[in-house]
Amino acid sequence: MGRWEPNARGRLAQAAFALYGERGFEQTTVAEIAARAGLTERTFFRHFADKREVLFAGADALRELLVDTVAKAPMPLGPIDAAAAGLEAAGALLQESRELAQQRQAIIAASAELRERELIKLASLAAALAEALRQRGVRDPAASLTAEAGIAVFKVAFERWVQETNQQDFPRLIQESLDELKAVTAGR
Amino acid sequence: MGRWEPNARGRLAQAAFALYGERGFEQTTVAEIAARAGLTERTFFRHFADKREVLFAGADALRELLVDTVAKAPMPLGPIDAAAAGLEAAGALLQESRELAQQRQAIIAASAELRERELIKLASLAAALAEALRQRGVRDPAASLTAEAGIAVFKVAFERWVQETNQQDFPRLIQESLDELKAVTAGR
DNA sequence: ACGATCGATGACAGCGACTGCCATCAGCGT
DNA sequence: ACGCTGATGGCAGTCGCTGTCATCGATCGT
Repeated sequence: MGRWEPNARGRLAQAAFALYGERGFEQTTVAEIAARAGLTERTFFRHFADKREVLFAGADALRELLVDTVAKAPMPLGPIDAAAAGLEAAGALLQESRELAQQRQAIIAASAELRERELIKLASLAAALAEALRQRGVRDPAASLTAEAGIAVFKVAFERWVQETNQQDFPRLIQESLDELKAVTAGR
Repeated sequence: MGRWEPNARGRLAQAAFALYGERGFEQTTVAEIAARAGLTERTFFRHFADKREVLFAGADALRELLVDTVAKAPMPLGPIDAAAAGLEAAGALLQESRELAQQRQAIIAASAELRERELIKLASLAAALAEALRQRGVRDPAASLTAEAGIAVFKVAFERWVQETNQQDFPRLIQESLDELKAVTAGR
């Protein structure tokens, strides 16, 4: 048996998630989170860079999945379709824990600070996607543009997926949103 | 003659801009900014919501111009073209002070915190654009999608405009980027 | 088995962003 | 002249976050 209870990071994340949900992000102090996890404020900051980062711990895995899927997409696929494949894979991953994603999104939507953090995570996703496209031989500005547009599609589809009461298929929503974008850019 | 020197807000903004440029955003304290402007820290926060907001004072005017231009665009124009008209107008406004925009962008690029703030301003621009499109009768998700894609085009064009040494026409870059997006979404 | 080392944590001081509250004081209207 | 207003100063306080050092089981080498 260890000197400390195991999984400190997990306990901190769980405590933070619960408190953000109960009182809201701004009304929760890091000291309170740490106390609920049976730890100290200092230890919280050893596990998470800041108070917001707790909610975005899974972002790296999502980015890796996105990049890998784009890299492994069959070469005949054009830029948007390769991007779409990656985004659908990411969507499928999120879909595995829809309940959690909804609660998380409710917390984020209630705080401007958290929305800022979410946007920079999405921008990081866009940058990674653009790089993955460049690896496929797509040149700039097409690569950046496709990546940004892809993330835009993802954002819109995600919003719909989270809001809908009847449980829709997320990858399908991504596909539909992309089709809609294609229609709009084609001038209707 | 007034009790205080005039244009406190302007002096604060100028002092902040100069110090952010010299030492960087994180290495500058609000107390230093206030001191250079001949005021106190407390007064800084009466004029600006926070330390970052100084650099985004003009965002409201940009949004208004965007929305107005979209609203006044001739009705035969489809969603993307109406959006493009608005974005080009916004681009033209920024172009009036290219030097300033470049310095500002250099400061922002050097700070993660400032990049976050910039992204939420762009998101706010996207939301306003989507609303303006809805006012033109465009339905969701087409309105949101067009708005997000439009902002994506704007971001890419802005980046190119700021980086280029040879002074390019910003509205023209927006048009070119939009054409590129159209090509990509059409499957090349 | 024993001592050196390590790694996760606690304890504490300190900085800087931001807020609330009250005081100050020139100008302005009555 | 008098009181009100509005911009500012001053000050205390909270909270996010960091640097530093101490603590003490666990583990490794011998």
